[in-house]
Amino acid sequence: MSDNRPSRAEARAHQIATIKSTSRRLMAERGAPGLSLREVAREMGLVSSAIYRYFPTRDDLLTALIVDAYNDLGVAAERAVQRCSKRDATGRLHAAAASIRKWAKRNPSEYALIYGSPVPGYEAPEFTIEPATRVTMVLANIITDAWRESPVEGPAREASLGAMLELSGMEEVMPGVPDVVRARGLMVWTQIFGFVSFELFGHYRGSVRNANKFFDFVVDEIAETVLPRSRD
Amino acid sequence: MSDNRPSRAEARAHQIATIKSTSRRLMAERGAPGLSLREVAREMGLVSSAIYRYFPTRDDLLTALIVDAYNDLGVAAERAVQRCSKRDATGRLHAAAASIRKWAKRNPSEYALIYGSPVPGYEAPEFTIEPATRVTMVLANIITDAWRESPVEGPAREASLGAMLELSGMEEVMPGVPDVVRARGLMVWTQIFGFVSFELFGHYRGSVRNANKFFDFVVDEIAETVLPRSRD
DNA sequence: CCTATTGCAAGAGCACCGCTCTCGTTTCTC
DNA sequence: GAGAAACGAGAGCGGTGCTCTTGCAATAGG
Repeated sequence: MSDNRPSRAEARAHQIATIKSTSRRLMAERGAPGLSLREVAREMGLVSSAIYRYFPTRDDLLTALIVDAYNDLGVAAERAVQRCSKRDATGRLHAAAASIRKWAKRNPSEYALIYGSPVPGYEAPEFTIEPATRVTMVLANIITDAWRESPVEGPAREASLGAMLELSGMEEVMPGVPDVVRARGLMVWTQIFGFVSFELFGHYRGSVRNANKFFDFVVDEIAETVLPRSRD
Repeated sequence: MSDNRPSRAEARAHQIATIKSTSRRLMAERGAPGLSLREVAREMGLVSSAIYRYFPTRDDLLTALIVDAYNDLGVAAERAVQRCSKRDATGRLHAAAASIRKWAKRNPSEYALIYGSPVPGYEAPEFTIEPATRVTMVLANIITDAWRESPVEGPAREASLGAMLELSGMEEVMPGVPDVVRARGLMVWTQIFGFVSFELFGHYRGSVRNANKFFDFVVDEIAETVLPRSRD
């Protein structure tokens, strides 16, 4: 009964988790480029070479943190939207946008890690793509659902602009949504993350005094461009 | 007449210029976080400690590169706009946006330096603010000029939304422009740089096939939100 | 013109970094 | 129980930012 010593596999999982959480903490202080494997080891009471048993290189550790960050942001957005009535598309968009912004402000170093300047020479592995699309899917689904609900006339149903834009992969992602709206959906996505990046990276300093109100305004404006007009 | 030996001041200016250009070259290869003073010195045939005669710290060198980058981007945008007829506001906006995007693609590492993740702990000195506002001013002036030219009815001249948004410093910057348009001006600014960042940092991979056409579409869309409707 | 001051490059050195390798020890697997 | 695999410790390599000292060259003042 006294065999509560963790097995090798358990110990390994625990070490990996500790390394990642310690890295997140240190990254919050000195930023991603300042993250040091030696410091992580020191913090854990380990010798530096021991870390390499779990992450063969610094980039591998960063990749793991990137995947975690994408997933973390993804679930935050998913949960925020799920708390909203499926009929209130504008409300869902506001909830999603607000959750993204909130997550970014709560985890600035991780946001910078995934949406800031990529490290030159660092090529994101294949398996980081799927977690990365998670937030994007949340936004895309809000728009798609809104158009499925009321497939009436929407804003500007001009010709086949989408084909001209040569968007790819969007056909399956946003079925039943006009091409223009699909393109505007990309703009919504860009606007939200552009806003968050500008706010977090300090580019609004001097021009935006109340970021909360401005953010609400922005989401209102972009919502009108991608959601079908409510019948009045 | 044989005194073409450079004076001390000349030599110093030349060394500073060489250090900066060498740094830019190396930064293009390994990125800003990978920029190494020792490597710069090595490349110049200098011993590493000599660099500190010109830049007392690595951050000071980075600051100099940041200021140069802001100014470089600023003049690029200014020149692009000047080549356009002042009456064609949409054309001017397209020119400005295109020049920003072009500069970013030509100088990706410098773009990442000023619009990517800021280094935690690094506080941008006061004198970097003015060069930073240069591009922004170009965009703001396009909108302001357009409204000065035809101060007729524009899009959505609702109440004093601007006061609610608590934008600051915008009163002097965009005189005669409705508050809503001022706020949308910030959105235009955000959208352009959000687009360029997303494109440069690889977030559009998988969803945008022809970025050129999509960019034109985006600029068309945002132009409509901030420029007074042309009389028809 | 000669001297005192200043600017400069060189070199050694400090503490840090990512990463590799070896060496005992512990744990798992057959 | 024996062999294999995983693990932590430690030394070591070449790199980093940065400091300090030393000797020389260019400038400035008398």
